[in-house]
Amino acid sequence: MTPAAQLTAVMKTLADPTRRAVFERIAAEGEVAATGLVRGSKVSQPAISQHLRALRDAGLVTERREGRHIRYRVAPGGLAPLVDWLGHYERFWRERFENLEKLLKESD
Amino acid sequence: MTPAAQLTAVMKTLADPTRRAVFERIAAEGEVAATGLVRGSKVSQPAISQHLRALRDAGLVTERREGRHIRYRVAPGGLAPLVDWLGHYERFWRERFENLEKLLKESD
DNA sequence: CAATCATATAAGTATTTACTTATATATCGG
DNA sequence: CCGATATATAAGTAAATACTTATATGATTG
Repeated sequence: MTPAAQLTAVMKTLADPTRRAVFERIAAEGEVAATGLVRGSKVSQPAISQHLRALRDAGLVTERREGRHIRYRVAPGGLAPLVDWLGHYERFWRERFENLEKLLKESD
Repeated sequence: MTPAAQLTAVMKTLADPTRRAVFERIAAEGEVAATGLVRGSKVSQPAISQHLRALRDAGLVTERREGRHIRYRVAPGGLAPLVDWLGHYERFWRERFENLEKLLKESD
């Protein structure tokens, strides 16, 4: 897959609010099984399963079977296409990013 | 519009390769009229016009009428929702970002 | 004003998408 | 092996999307 196609996949995958919420919960919890994600979600188990597949296909999460459960984690380089792309447009957000950096540091 | 909805709009808008290419050309050229974008594009003039509207609605570009032409620029804060969101997942790409930073500095 | 150039809108369409319910597969405990 | 639990797949569907052609609007020039 070409880098542009990778970026498209990542963006398309995260553009859906339901699926992005799944990603955010995985990130927040570190590692979580599909069951955990189904609970506290508005959509059905198959819907979650489909979203997880999409996230995996986009390289955004990894899975690890543990008994009956499959535990999901954020994939290390998954956001890289997005970060790299934004890097090219640094001049449009550099200032904002520096403010953000400061904020993050202050909240430590 | 809620911040999450803004982010969704930005992601959805940039997820389409054709539309993202339009954004990238505007960014590259600094300021460019719709005509210029139609030339060198695979799609029709109405398609470009629709993409420009989407980009404007997402807050990603601004327009400025100049005679018959409408010139487009990248909007200053347009990428902010994306940058801010990525900020929350800093730990997943911080290392990569530092490499990128170094690369960008070296290419100066 | 008439002709022309730049852009937008209308209307239609094929494709994609995000969901649903129903069912299949896989793993475990007794 | 059986029943229960965890996840995936199948099939169908309503809505969204990215395009097209045709036409309208807006601005400039002769």
